[in-house]
Amino acid sequence: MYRTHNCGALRIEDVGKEVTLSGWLQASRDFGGMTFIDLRDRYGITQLVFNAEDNNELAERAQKLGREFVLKVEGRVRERSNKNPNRPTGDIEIEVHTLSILNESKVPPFTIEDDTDGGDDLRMKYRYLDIRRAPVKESLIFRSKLAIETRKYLSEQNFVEVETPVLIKSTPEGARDFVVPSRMNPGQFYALPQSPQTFKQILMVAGMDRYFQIVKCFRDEDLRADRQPEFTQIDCEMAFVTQEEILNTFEGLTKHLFKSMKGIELPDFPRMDYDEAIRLYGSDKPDLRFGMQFVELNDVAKGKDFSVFNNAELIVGICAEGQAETYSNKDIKKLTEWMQRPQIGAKGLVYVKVNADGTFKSSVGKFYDDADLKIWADKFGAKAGDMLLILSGEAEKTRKQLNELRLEMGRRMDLIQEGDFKPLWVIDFPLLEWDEESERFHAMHHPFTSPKKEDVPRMLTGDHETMKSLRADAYDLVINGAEIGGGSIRIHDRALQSRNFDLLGFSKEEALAQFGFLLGAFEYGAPPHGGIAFGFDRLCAVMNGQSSIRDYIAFPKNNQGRDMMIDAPASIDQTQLDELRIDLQKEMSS
RNA sequence: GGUCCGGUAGUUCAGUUGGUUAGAAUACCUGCCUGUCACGCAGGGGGUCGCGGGUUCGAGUCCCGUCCGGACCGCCA
Repeated sequence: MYRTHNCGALRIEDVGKEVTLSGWLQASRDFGGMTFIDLRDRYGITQLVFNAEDNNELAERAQKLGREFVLKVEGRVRERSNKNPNRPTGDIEIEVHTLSILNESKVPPFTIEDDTDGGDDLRMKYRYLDIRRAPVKESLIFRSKLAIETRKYLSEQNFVEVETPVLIKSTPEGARDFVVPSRMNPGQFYALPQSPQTFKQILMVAGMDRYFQIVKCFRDEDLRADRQPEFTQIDCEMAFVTQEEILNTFEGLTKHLFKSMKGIELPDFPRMDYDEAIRLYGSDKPDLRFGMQFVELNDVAKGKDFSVFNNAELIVGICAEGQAETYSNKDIKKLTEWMQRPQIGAKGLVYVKVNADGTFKSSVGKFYDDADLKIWADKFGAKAGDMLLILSGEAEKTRKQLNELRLEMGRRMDLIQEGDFKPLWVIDFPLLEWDEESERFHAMHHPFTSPKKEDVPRMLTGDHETMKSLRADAYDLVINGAEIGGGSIRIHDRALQSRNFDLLGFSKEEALAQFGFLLGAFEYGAPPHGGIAFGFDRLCAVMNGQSSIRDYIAFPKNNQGRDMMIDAPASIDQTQLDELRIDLQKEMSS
């Protein structure tokens, strides 16, 4: 037997027991005649003691053990003379009488501690050592429990988990597909699903009524700290529901997860329509952990000699409370340069400081007197000591830039409290989005999203501005500025779906070739339906206040889409290529 | 496709204006040490300064190219 207890189990009540423990050597402290060893497993750390006075041969063997050796010890639990209050097992130690080395270990390339000295790429290459560290281990355990709670809640709500295929068909809409060549069908390719979208809709037609799946999805796009090429969704769909019922159901799920995992009772989620989110925060995923809403100044800032503002489509700013004193001219210059970096691309930044005596100091003081600036300040509700930061230009771009500035100021001013969660439903998304590159509209959510009922008649008019103004029954769940979930009411009417494909520039033939199976299904009694998908990895990270999802994924890929541990992707044999009838381009095959 | 930052000991990093034998911490090895838990003390080993080229009397340092890593923009229905 390898163990009677784990390394986190023993307490003062166990004193006197004969136990067997197995684990890894975390650290050893050698005092010549006496050696302490910390033995670690998944559950904790227990101190072992070897005393030369009791057993000289054993103590000498203990001195020679290295970090991460795998040990099995038998011994007696005894109370410590010096207790360690920082550890659950700190009151006891094991007086070892039998020691076996189950396996030796090379010296690990980084320290196996909460605060490791290892860099990211090393940790990924030696992920099996990284996962021995408590923070990563705990993250994976969190993920496991979150999945269990999700299944528990949705099962109780009568949802059925159905697995959908991973080898499916490529479609031009949306993200780039990962493709898999078919050996039995030479020249043809499967695609890995970006989401089980069409399958879950088919399941609704099939009468499954309430479906969910915790499922891997794949997108062949460039990566970020919160974006992996393969990621996990809680994918859900319901039939015979309104948007209201879907929002309530999944608000319920989210509340349950926060309650069961974090002990946090979230209040009812506020809702904001897309237009308002853009107008007040310049983002469709506003972080509501702090205020600093946008205030527009078009009506009060135009008409003087400042041509930049006069020519601007939009003049909009935020109020940084109490920052007038904090920011010197040099600081503002630096902030302006930060805004002018190509990533953000602002042309400039106008500031207005509200002085203690009610006067103003501003970069545009030449053009506006104190009476003008007072009007601006009042629009913001600014007090003495506050600083307004104002951008102008083309509306969409300017809002986006100000969003970046707002988030940056929120961080700098320390407005974000750890452990604060601010969920929000953003609703009434536009149906369509203009794509400059392909010079056509594409679906903002996906091509199966239902337009709002009142907008259906306008779908026929075809005019550019009308198309832009169409709204969909589409919604996102945003928590702390991160998009956690998104979904929509789907089109279940074959004719409306065809019209939507028309709008998106699909020919009848293309639509049939791509989605004929779905259109076909819609002809056999498709019920009204809708759903949502949650980014599971991102939910894990956000619930723990992390911005990177990598620690919640056991074996993540790096920025280049590589798995550093197994070194994938990799070349394949000529034999395999031949079987698949694939010729590589010259520069590739070396 | 683009922008920015980085690559120096096993690891995390410092390295000034281009100038003697490239340092620190930690890890590792050896010795001492019987109550540590970041043990302590003494000693020791350890470097293709990512790679290639260039400038120079002289390059870790400057220039060009390239590879790798990270963050971001585009992209991600």
